[in-house]
Amino acid sequence: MLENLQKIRIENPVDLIISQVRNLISSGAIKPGEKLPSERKLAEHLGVSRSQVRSAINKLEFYGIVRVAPQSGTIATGLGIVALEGLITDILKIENADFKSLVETRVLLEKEAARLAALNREESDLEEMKKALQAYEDKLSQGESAVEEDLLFHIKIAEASKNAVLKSLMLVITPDIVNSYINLKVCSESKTRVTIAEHREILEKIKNKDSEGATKAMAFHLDAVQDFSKNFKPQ
Amino acid sequence: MLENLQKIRIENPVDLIISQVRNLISSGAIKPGEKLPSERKLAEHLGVSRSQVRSAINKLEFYGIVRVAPQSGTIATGLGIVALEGLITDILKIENADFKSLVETRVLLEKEAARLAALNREESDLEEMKKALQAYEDKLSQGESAVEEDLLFHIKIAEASKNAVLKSLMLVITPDIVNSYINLKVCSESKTRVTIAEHREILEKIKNKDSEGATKAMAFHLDAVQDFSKNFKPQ
DNA sequence: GACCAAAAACTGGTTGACCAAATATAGCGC
DNA sequence: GCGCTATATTTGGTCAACCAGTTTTTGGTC
Repeated sequence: MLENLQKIRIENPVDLIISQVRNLISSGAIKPGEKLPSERKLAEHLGVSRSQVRSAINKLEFYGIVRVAPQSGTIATGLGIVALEGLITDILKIENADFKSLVETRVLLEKEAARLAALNREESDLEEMKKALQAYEDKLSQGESAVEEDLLFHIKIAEASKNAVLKSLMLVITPDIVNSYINLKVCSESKTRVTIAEHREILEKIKNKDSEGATKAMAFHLDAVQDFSKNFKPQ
Repeated sequence: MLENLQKIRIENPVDLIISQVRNLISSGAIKPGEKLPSERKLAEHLGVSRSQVRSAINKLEFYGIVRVAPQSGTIATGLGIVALEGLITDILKIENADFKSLVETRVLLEKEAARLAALNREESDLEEMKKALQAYEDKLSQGESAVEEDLLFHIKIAEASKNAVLKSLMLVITPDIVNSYINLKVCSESKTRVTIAEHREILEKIKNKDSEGATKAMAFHLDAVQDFSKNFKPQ
C-alpha cells in the first residue's frame, strides 16, 4: 500500500537559492564582472534568511561562478559557461559515475602521467617514489590493506610528470577510486606480489627516462583493473 | 629601501584551522568513520569562534575530507589519502598551473572524449552538438568573441562520450581554459573560419562513428593552441 | 542486574545584532 | 561648477544566543 506513495523531493533551500542566482547570471541579467545584489537584498527578495544566501554564495564561489570581495560585494566571474547549461551540479559529483568511466579515465590519466614522468622526472622525484613504494610494501607485509599507499605511489608519479593540472585531476578522482576499490573489493590479496613487481617496473622505466616503456608498464599494471571494470557491472 | 622588507604572510585563520583539523585526521588521532570533536569544543580548544570552525568544516566537507551529519556530528571520511600529504591545497587550485600543463592535459582529455564520442554517441547527442556549433557560428557572425560557445561544443562532445568522469574533469578545467584564453588572447579573430571548418570535421567523424578519424581531427584542431603554448611563455 | 521511558546534555543549523572596511553622499572652500 | 574632505550608508564578516533534532544520562521498575 505504501508503495503507491510518490516519493516527494525535498529540495534543499540552499540549492534552490543557488539555481536562482545562477539563472540571474546565465540569463544575462548580471553580466560577468558585475556585482550581484547584496546578500541582504537577495535574502529579502527570495524570502529567506541571510545566512542561507550566504551559504549559497559560498558554494557558488567554490564552483568559481562568483568571487566575493569583503566589504565590497559579490561579483560574477566571466566563467559563464559553467553556469550556462545547468552543469554546476555535475561538477565534482563524480560519485554518481559508473565504475567503468572512472577506471577508463584513470587509465588515460595514469598513462600520460607515466609518460611525462619518464621525460621530466628529477632525482628528488625518484626518491619520493621510492619512499612511497616502500611504504606500500611495508603496509602489505603487515598483512593490511594498502589501497591508499598504492594510490600515493601513483600520485607521486603524477607529481614527477611536472604537469600540475594532471596531478590535480588525479587528486580529484582519487577519493572516488579509493571508495570504489574498497566497495568492490578490487584488490585481491593474492596479487599483491605481482603489484609490487609492476610498481617496481614502472619506477625503473621512469628512472631510465624510457617514456614509451613507462607508458606500457603502466598500461599493463592497470590492465587487470580495467578488465575487471569491463566484465563486472556494479550494483 | 622598501624592497628590503620581507613580505609577511597573512594566513587566513580559517586555513589554519583547516590544517589543524587535517592533521588531527592524518596523524591518526581521528580514524575514518570516527566523529570529530564538536564545533564548540574545537572552537574553544583552538581559541577561535565557532563560525570560523564552521567555515573550516564546510570547506573540508567540500574537499570530501569529512561529512557532517546534522544534529549528530561531523565524521571523518575514509579518504585519508588526500589529507595524508598536505595535498588538499592543491586540489582545485589549478589557477596556479602553467598554461602549458593546462593545454597538454586538455588535449589529452579532448582526444579521448572525441574517440569515445565516436563510439558511443546517440542521435540526440548529434543534435546537441549541432545546436552548440550553430550557437558558436551565430555568435561569431555577429563579430563577437565566442570562447564560451566554443568550449560548450567541446563539452557536448564529452557528454556524447558517455563517460561521466571525463566530462566532469573537462568541466573542472574549463573555467581555467576560458581564463587563460582570454588573458593570452589565444583566439585570433582571423582564424575563426578555419575553426568552424574543423569543428564540422570533428562532428562529421563522430557522426560516422569513425573513432580514429575523430581523434585525429580533434588533435589537429587543438594543434594550433598546443603549439602556441609550447612556444609562448606566459607572463 | 536488565530493561525502559523520561529528561538532561549535546549536536549542527539558524538567526538577528553588531563590526570594520569599502563606497557613496553631502557639504564646504574656492 | 570643481575638488576635496568629512560623514553616512552599504558591504561582507563575525559573533553570541537560540532552535530542533539526536544522543547520552538518569531514575525508576520489574
